Formats: sequence, C-alpha cells, structure tokens
Amino acid sequence: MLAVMSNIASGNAIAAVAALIGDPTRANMLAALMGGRALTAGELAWHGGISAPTASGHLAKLAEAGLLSVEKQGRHRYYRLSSANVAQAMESLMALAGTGPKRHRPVGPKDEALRAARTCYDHLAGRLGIALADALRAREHVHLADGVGAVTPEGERFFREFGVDLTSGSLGKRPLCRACLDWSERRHHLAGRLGAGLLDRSLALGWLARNPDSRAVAVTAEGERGFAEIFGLPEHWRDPP
Amino acid sequence: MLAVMSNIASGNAIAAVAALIGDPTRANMLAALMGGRALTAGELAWHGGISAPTASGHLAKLAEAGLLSVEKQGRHRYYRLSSANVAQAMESLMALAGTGPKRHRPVGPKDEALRAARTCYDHLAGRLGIALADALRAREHVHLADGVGAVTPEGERFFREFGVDLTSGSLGKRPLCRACLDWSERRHHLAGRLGAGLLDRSLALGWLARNPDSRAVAVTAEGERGFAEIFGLPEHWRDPP
DNA sequence: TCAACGTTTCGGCGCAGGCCGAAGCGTGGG
DNA sequence: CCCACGCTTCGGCCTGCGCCGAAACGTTGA
Repeated sequence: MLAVMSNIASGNAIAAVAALIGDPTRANMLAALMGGRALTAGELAWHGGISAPTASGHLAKLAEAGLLSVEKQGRHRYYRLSSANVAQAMESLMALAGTGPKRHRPVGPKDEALRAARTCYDHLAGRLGIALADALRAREHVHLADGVGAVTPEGERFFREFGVDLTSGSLGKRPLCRACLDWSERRHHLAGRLGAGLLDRSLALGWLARNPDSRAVAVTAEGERGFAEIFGLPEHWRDPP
Repeated sequence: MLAVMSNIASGNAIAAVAALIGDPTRANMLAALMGGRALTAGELAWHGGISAPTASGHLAKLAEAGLLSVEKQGRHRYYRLSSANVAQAMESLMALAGTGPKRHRPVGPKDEALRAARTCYDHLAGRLGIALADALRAREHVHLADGVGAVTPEGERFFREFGVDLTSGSLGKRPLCRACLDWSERRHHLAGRLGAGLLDRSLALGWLARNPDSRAVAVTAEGERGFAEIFGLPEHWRDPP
C-alpha cells in the first residue's frame, strides 16, 4: 500500500511535466527553443500558431514548472530552455515518437536539411554531428566505445588548438563530453561542454551559419574546407547512411 | 513557412507521445513497469488505481503508440515496456520532475528503500548502483570520465569471471555500457548491456532480491559480503551522500 | 457443458483545460 | 507627454478525454 503510494507520487510528478510537453502548442514552442536561442513571447506565439494571450498562459506554466527561464529586456520577454536536461528529455521523446507503427515519411527538402545538419540545443546533430564524432574517434581525440566516450589527452590539446577551451567556465558543473542520441540518425553525437564548444567555435569561424527560421545549420565553403582539413571529415558526409 | 510546418509536425509527434505519458494514471502504470517485468492488465489497473475497463483503454493506447508490447498468455495479457528507449524517456522526465521549484520532500521509509537500491528498467539504480559504478571505476574495470564510460580490457576479463558475458547475444545492437542519470542521486550509474548483465547475475547469485511490490531491491547477506569482496564496495554505501 | 474469471467494447457522464476577445499594465519612441 | 507596442490578466465558450457500469468475448477449470 505504501509502495503504491510512493509509485503514485512519482508517477504524478512525471505526468505533470509530461503533460506540459504533451500539448501540441507547447511542444511546438519547446521545439522552436531547441535551437538553443532565446525567443520572445510573440515569436513563440507565432511558432505555436496561437494568439498572444494563449501563448502567455502556456509560457507561464512552462516557466513555473522550471522548463523555461525568462529574461526581461525592455518590453520584450525572452524565453529559453532552462537547462540541457530539458533538451535531453525532448530528444528522448523525439526518439520515441519515431518508433511508432507509423512508418511513412514524406521527406521534404526542409526535412532533408534538418537531417543533414542541425543544432540540438547547444551542440551539433544530424549527419554532420555524427560524421564529426566519427572523425574525432578515428583520430583518437575522443574515445568512443558503444556510444559513449571521453576526451583523450591528445584530444584536449587538439581542441585547445582549435579554439575550444574545455577547462574554463563552470568546470565540473556540466559533463564534458556526453553522448546524445540522434533523433534522425539513431546514433550518438557529441554533446556536453565539448559539443557546445565545437558548435560555438565553428559558428565564430564562419564554418557554419544558422538558419533563422529553423534548427538547420548550413556548412559554408570555408566550413567544408576546414572540417575536411582540420578534422579529416570525409567528403561524402552528407550522404545518407 | 515550410520550416514552420516542419517544426509543427515534429512538435505534434512529440506532443502525442508526451501526452500519453502525461496522464497520471498512465504514468503510474509506466512507472510500475519500470521494474522491467511484465505485468497483467489487472495488476496495472491496480497500480493506476482505476477500474479494469479504464485500464484496458489506456493500455491499448500505449501499445498502439509502441510504448508497450503485449503478450497473450492464457486469459492474461502481459504488458511490458517495449524498449529501453521508453525507460530512458521516463528517466529523463523524472530528472526534470525533480528540478521544479517545489523542494519539500516528505521522505517515507519506502521512498528511502527506493533511494538505496532499485531497478531502473533492467539495471541497478540508487545509491547501490552509483556505489558499484564508483567501485568499478576505482579498479579501472570501467573508464568513467565526466559521467560517461567504457569497459577496459581488464574489466572485460573481470566481468567474464563474474559471470557476465558481454560478447554474447545481439552484439552491437545495444550499447554495451551506457551512463544513465540517476533520478534520486543526480549522478550516473551503469546501464546498457553491462548494467543489465550485472543485475541479472547478482539476482542469479542470490546477492539481490526483488521486492514484488515495487522497484526496490534488497541486498542479501551474501550480497553484502560478495559486493564487498569481489567489487570492493565500501561498507557505508548505504549512507546518503 | 457450464460457471468463474480476466479482459475488452460500448454508451454516457462530467470536468479539466485550451482557446479567444476585451481590457489592463509597463516600456520605449516620437 | 502621449501614443504605440509587447505582454499579461480576466471572463466565458467549448471540445476532448478520463472515468465508470453494463454487457460481450475468450479462456480455464470443474
């Protein structure tokens, strides 16, 4: 009886947060925030396809539950995912959403762009993310076995040279190199501080360009060259597996 | 516009599965199945605190969405989580559920047992799971850095001697050693094939005993001795951190 | 063959919650 | 100083869905 009560309590807590994500409008807002950037309430209302008052209610619930954090800036209010844990939960739900009995996938061009390269909260995902992880593994800069990994000493030097300092900031507060299950490719890519640093540096170098309308990122000409020369990325990384 | 449609589509897919988990009754059923064992529809109705007809409807929905798989056996129907992905999604939602602003936790004795040692789908969690991961790391049988890990060659030999064969079965189909975020301790324990093998072998040796009413597992006298001798588990592993 | 049991289907009740329009703040620009 | 703008609060509508009782179906055991 007591065991049941304990189960019921934990189940209710799970249900509360799952129900928040379980509304299509809120899910679309959260999906829009998976790009890692903060968006205003108005932008999120647009992404959800609803009026401003309704969006405000949804955002208040998400913020109160701790899924979103708010930042006032003038007469705008910027909302962002409050932690990488939220993004991870969204990703794991995405993985489940793909495994259903429905198999038909009318892949559009936009969808294809997302599969090629996109941001996953604050790091890279898609075929580019996986190809980078493979290349770093081949050069033994990260040690990946069965989908998990750690940074080698040589890797640490390599990343520092590339411009990613893994020791700065909140050391130990966040996993350095985490494996994140890729929604479209069903393999793991690099997350954690390392994944975030690689994305930031690639953007700063002009190797990647964000798409203002979606999570997709484009690889620039310098990026193609740089990823091939510095990381040893194969030329056919865009090809579907 | 197309980008939005793509976002809306993905958001709706996420919302569909999240809404399934987002009902308290269904969440409690899923939590009951987190023990890894298959339960009958009647047992699940009892766990959810509802009548048999209502439970049947919930279970049909969960099965159709691919979250549960069914097995007919006489006049019983056994339901189980259809994959470890479902368990992982539940765990990540649990982690989110704990981070809310609500901080009060009236920890009961049953809850305490769950925090000490429990199953997480098919592997060990709680303080025991974390202590085992720590001990294996100290002996360099697994390599854990920043919450992720891999099995070392010495570890492979050690686990084979212990009775866990990591090469058999569906090799490569499932990650060998995955890091799973612990709901109660906020640290990582061992999952994947290695975690599942350790739990199975410990149960077979009589070191652990399942609790028929909850996910909690008890450590037997032989288990205390064995974990200390073979794994080098410290005696005070039960102490809260 | 019949009765008991576990499970599912059906029909109807009731409420939680998503949605909007109108109105009420607070901020920034003219 | 006032208006325009972004956002929130309030009130009311309405759909969706979780719930149960009654009844049907299939299996097991006598």
